[in-house]
Order: sequence, then C-alpha cells, then structure tokens
Amino acid sequence: MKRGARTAGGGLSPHVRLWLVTAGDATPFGQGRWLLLAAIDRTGSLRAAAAELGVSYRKAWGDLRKTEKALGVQLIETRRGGRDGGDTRLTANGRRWLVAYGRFRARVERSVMRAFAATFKDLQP
Amino acid sequence: MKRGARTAGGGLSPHVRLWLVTAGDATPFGQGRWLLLAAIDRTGSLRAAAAELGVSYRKAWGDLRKTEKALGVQLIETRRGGRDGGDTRLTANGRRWLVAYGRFRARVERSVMRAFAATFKDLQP
DNA sequence: TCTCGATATGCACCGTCATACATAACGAAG
DNA sequence: CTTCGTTATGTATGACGGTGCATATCGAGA
Repeated sequence: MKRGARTAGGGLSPHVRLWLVTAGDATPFGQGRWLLLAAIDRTGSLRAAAAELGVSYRKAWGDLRKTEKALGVQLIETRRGGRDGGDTRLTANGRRWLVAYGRFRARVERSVMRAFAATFKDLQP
Repeated sequence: MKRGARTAGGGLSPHVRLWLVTAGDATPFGQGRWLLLAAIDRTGSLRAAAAELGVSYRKAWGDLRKTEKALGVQLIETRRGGRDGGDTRLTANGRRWLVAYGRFRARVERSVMRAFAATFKDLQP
C-alpha cells in the first residue's frame, strides 16, 4: 500500500516523527521502540524482532533497557535457555504502550495529511 | 513560553518533528530551515540568524544552499559589501514557505496535543 | 584607496551513535 | 552432561554531521 503520502504541491511529501519523553529523561519512546514492541509481539523473540527491523540486536536490547528505565515500567518479559534458547514477550504494560502509541500515531498522521493538503495546496516547489 | 506541552499521564510530554521532502531528494525542509528563515526575516542577516539559533554560520549557509537546490526555489536574496558588510533577505517565495510551514506546523501541533491527551489519559509511566 | 563587516566556501577535527565483534550465562531437550 | 539458540553486556570500529578555522570576495563609506 505504499507508504507514499499524497503529493499536494509537487513531488512534495510530508513526514512526521512522533515521540514522548518523561520529565528530565533524554530517552524517548517513539516510532523505533514502537516498531520494536510490535515486532516482539509478532515474533516472540527480541533477536527476531531486531532482525526484522534491520537493526542490531545490541541496539534493540539497549533501547528497551533504557526505555524501561526511563518509563519506570516493565515492557517485556524474557526467558533464557531451553530448546529454542529462550524468548521475549510483551507484558500487559508493554502491550498497553504498544497500542496507545499506535493510536496516537494514527491520529496524528491523519491530521498531518489533512494539514499538508490544506497548507501546501498552491505552493509549487 | 516554554516548549512544554501538557502532561497527561505522568511527567510525559509529546514531541513532534515535521518535515517535507521532494521526490527523490534527501534534503528536507523542516523546523530547522523554518526557524532559519524566520530568524533571517527578523534580523536581515544570515550571520545574525545563525547566531540567534545557536548554529554555526557554516551550517546555516550550507543548509539554505541545499534546500534551495532541492526545492528549485530561491528563498533568500543576499548582498555583499558596504558599510554593514551586506545582508540577507527573504524572497517572496522564501516568505511564502516560511508562512506555509508555520501554518502546517501549528495545525499539526494542535492535533498532537489533542491526540496525546485523548490517548495517554490513563497510561501511567 | 583603505577599511570593515557580512557573504561565500573548502577542509580538518570531533562528538555521537550504530554496527560489529567478543563473550558469558542460561536451561530444556537429547 | 553436551548441545543449541537466545538473552545479556562490554568494547571497539566506523559512518555522519556539526564546529572551528582559514581564506577569499564584495562594495559603500571614510
């Protein structure tokens, strides 16, 4: 379905990055963490999730670590060992954040498309 | 007036980055270029504008260059020499982009605040 | 014609951040 | 108790982007 975005002016398309930060903390919760949680939910594995997103396991793991610390919330639950080596699943809170951010993003994205169309209708690049 | 943002859940606040890209070009028009144009409009000087934004003149100049090339539009008009060394002003197109992006951003920001409040009302970090 | 401050532009350095690499720990199944 | 794949974590290498610095150009006014 092409991540495209309608072009109003010329070959011009709008992009948006949306994230949340806690009080003084520098670690954000944004699209990256969101995609990561989604991939974990799908695959049941942090390693698989990282691979799916084309990001290193090292980074994915560190990101989650920092985010959980920043939010003060446990997002994932991991198990090690066993035939399959282990797995990673979302906690109830993890799924809550996944859903909330998804909704948040969807709403804003719709608004971005509307605002873009309205604002750049006549601006020819 | 503090870039703050209402906190709905805890010390949580939403942030957004908005930008536009042309067809295949990697050079975006976003908040940075927008602030730069605004500062130029206020000060009448690229050097002063860069200083005001706390960014190096080198970068400010390069950014404008790339953006004008990417958009295929002349945004500024510069003069060199004279008692004051010269100055930089916005072209009619420059001002048009300044205004358009400002409106675009304002609309989206309002929507972000609304969506954030609605989505993260009950999510305690 | 000399001066002064801003525009114009190349280049070397440096901080940041992700990747790559190297291990270690774990534990069910065989 | 050995194997195997995953989680867990430190360290180093490398790409990228901004800063700093150097230098050139310009032109009205003194």
